[in-house]
Amino acid sequence: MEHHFGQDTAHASGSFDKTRVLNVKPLRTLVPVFPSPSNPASSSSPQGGAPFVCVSPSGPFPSGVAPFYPFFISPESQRLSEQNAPTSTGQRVPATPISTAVPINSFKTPAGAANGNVGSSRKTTRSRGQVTVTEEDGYNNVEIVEVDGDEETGTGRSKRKLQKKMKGQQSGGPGDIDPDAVAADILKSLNPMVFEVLNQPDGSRDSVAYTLMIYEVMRRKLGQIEDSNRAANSGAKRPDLKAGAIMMNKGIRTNSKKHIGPVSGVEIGDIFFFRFELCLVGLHAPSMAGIDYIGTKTSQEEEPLAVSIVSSGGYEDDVEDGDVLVYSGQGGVNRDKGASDQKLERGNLALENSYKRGNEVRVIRGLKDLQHPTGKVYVYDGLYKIQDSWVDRKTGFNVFKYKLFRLPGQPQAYMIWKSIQQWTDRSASRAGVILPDLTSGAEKVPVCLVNDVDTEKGPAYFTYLPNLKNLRPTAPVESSIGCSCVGGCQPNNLNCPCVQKNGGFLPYSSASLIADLKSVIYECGPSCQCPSNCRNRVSQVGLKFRLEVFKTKNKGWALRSWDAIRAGSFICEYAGEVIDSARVEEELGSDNLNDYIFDSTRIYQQLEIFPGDTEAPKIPSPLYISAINEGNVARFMNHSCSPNVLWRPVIHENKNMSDLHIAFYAIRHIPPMMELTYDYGTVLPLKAVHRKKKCLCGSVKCRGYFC
DNA sequence: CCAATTCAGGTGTAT
DNA sequence: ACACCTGAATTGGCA
Repeated sequence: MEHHFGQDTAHASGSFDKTRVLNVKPLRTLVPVFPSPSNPASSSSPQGGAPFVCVSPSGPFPSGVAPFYPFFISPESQRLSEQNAPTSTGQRVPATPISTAVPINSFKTPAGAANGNVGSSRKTTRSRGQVTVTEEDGYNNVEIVEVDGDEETGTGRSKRKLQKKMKGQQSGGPGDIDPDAVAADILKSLNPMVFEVLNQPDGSRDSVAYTLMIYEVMRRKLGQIEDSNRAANSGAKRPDLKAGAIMMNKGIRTNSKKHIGPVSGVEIGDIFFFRFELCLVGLHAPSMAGIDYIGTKTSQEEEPLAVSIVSSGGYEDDVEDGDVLVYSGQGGVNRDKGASDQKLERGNLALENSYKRGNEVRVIRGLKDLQHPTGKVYVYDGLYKIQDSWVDRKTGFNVFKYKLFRLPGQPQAYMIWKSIQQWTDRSASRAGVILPDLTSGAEKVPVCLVNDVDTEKGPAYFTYLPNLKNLRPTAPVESSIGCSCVGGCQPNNLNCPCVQKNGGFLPYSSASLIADLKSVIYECGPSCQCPSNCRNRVSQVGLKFRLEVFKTKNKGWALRSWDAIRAGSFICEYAGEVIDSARVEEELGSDNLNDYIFDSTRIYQQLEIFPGDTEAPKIPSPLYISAINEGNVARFMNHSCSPNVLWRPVIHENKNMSDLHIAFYAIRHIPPMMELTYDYGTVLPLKAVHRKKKCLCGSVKCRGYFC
């Protein structure tokens, strides 16, 4: 039985019966039909008509793929809101200390044992607070950190030492690359404006964003070099730590002065993927420890005070409950000697003091990263206060416990993650769902269509097309052959032609993140022998994030993701029909303005922190794509003057064709449910056919319009 | 008083 | 399994 969605769901505007849509059979069993251009139903679909046309499956339901339609619950039953908090609120947390509790003061370390002279009010000023790279005319003399590989110390602990070194002075051998020189090169390529921003005493949204972007670029570049076995001194085993150390030593960080309360430039809901990121933006200084506090030496206080905690879920009975958190103290674990009692000192003492004073504590929640099961996501969940503290003896040793509650009135952060989890496991439903998968199974993951702001029941009609459709005759570009990496291209295989085309490196990390934001990407293609799961085919494997198309209050339909997106992740390509420039003029000039044209020849200001990157990437030939009739999720991405997504040209190895695609990548970490936007660029000179549109991106850097 | 050293504290990735 | 890096506390050197 076929379902013609359009006919089934045609209703008078405003009286759309969602349940009829939702009662339809699982949409993953449907495939889109591609109507011929002469199909009158498609070209003259009425305003209240169906958004999509679907037919029944031509094949069996894919086995092994769990049906994914967690939204088949009547929309009115529940809404995402504060009152949707888990029903288990507080239940696992004893309101009073458990029976084995012992008065906490009896554990306090004797005064004077841990803290020396508390009278000292002097502040140690370190020379690390300033960015030093801008000094000394143009970075020729950059301070480099040398790690002194002192093997004689049995502890294996290396000593740090500062040492001046000329750029490019030393290299281990042919092909070797010095991580420090790479870092210096990255810093050199930065817009000097960045250092001005970073040198401000207080952080800002920009200083945080720049710090994280520089860290990310450095970390990925160092990882790429490490990956290719070309790192001199075989260091940089942990690119995250190496990049972090370089940033710290160069003073490329913000909010380096510890304080209680919000951190300027860091917003509730911001996400991080490495502990060092928390450190560099001033959210949580220790690179490992879970409790950050202001010590007695660095403040006028007589006792240490807590500023932030990271709840990593590492301690077993931290409860995970929206607004309440039970946090375990630190210590009590000895490398050589197993468990022991925790002591009321350092972080534990700081939390105890913050409890007594009623101070705010920043909370960062660590969660499993679903995309990268080995890694973690850290969600800044805002300010909490400590409500209770006690000592737990369940394990036979004293463990300090702190019960914290989230201050009311803060934007949702961790709760969003919990809600998405509930939609996923279907323990809660979603309001305003129109279609659980608007791609009708054309993508590997469903793309939800949702409107929880008004009664519009979907965007204007189009046909879902997952890939680029290029019907133009293609001229052969410079002759090239594909690779023969049968097991997939390896980063250390310099003989691989695909590695060579990318400048000697694979463009993607092992986590499929783009390593370098500044270049054209050469992926493997039809003329390569490597398998489809090759690391160099990232943009060809389709969507991996659970995206959704949603209605905004004032910008029409838009795109966002249920999953957190790491900076550098491939999001989607711009699918549609390749057209020529004459057709572009035609479409723009017609009464039916085509708002869905991608134009690679526009002027793009994509990454302000890299000044060499202000122009459109070098492309073999201009590319125009129209997605007005056929397209994928990319057609729903709105313009922003402060975008979180950018595009790169991606060339698939295909010896007889110029197989050019446009792929979108995350510029920064994007929390779930945040709108995805890219810069549409500008057309110069502006011709009559170009109609200016008022920009609604709301950014402080808004240019005012786009077209 | 300032500099150098020690120590606590897990994390991220590979095997 | 393994290699890590920061910041507070502590110790050492010097006035």
